[in-house]
Amino acid sequence: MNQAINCHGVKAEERAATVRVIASPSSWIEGDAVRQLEQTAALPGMRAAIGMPDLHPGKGTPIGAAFLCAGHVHPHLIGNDIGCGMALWRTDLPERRIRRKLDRWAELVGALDDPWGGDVGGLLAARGLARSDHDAGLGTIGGGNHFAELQAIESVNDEAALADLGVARGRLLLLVHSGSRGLGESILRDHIDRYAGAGLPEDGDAAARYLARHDHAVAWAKVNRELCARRFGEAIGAELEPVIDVCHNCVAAAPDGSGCLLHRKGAAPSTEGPVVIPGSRGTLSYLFLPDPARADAGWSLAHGAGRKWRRSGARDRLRRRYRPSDLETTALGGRVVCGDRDLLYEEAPEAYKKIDAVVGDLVDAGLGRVIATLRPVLTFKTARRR
DNA sequence: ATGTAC
Repeated sequence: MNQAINCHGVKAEERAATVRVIASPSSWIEGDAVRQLEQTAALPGMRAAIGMPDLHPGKGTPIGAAFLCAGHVHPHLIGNDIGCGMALWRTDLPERRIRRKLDRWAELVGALDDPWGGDVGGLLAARGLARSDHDAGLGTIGGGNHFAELQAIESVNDEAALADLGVARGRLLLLVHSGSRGLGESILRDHIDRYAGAGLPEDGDAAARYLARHDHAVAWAKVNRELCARRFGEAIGAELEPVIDVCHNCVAAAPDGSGCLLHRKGAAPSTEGPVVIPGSRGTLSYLFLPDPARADAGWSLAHGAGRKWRRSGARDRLRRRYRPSDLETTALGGRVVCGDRDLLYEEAPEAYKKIDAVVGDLVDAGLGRVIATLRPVLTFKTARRR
């Protein structure tokens, strides 16, 4: 048992499932989120429900958690955005070009609002994927907390680990946060229509059908992030090379061969090498090297800063404090392209917890170390005025 | 989160 792990008052006795929140006592975790974690721990087959330091309330199930489950698949734990994750690309753009090019880049990236004009079927076939009814969304970022962001390396803690990734100081990086768009949504909706959102016995046909569709959506989401990055690069005239792609909303066999299913809902994997843990558009993001052997943490990490305020609360508070134009530049000098006013407020830096505290909790729990920090340069959400 | 529900 790791001493750094604190359970925030969760009573673990007389419960089959372990409930744990990985956060220091000084890190604030919303009570509703912990209650949701406890409720999910009572689901059929549940062995462990582990909250990450970015844990916050979701629609019934909390976001920022890993769930180990024996004999059951729980589609509603994964949610509608099956396969959502983070992709990091390196670009050939020198950091010194920011000053001269930022205005132009901010205009050009609006092209990503339009559907991709390329050969969707051909791209999916080349990636070994079948067609679906939702392929028109391929190459679009979507809404909510999704974004594509140019970043500069701010500080480096581990030069060797950075070099292993092929990443060099002085060149900009591109981080894409997106998922399976309408495809994952349709898979969850179908599950809810048929089974009222209930867990599925793992050996049954329903689970097999869900898992097959889930795996398709996970692969589709990865291709989507790739296409979003390539379109972004094309729009601003950058060459791109892939660095990292990880999924934080998905279910797979637990890596210890126990036969348990590891559900991740807003939890990054610790078993696939370095990950990016993004802050908000107004704070640094962290390139993080996980310890891969932490079963007690559900082989998982925080997937971001985590919301501090609900969307409606963020709108209400921040509309009184800021004009929209105030939010189109950030404290770190970054530019924000978000024509959707509500979204501009909902995703403001103040709506998120402090990323340095979240990453600090991961480090204190011994879950890994920081390779480098990344500074936002240009955050694209949508250029469409709403 | 959603080519978004009412």
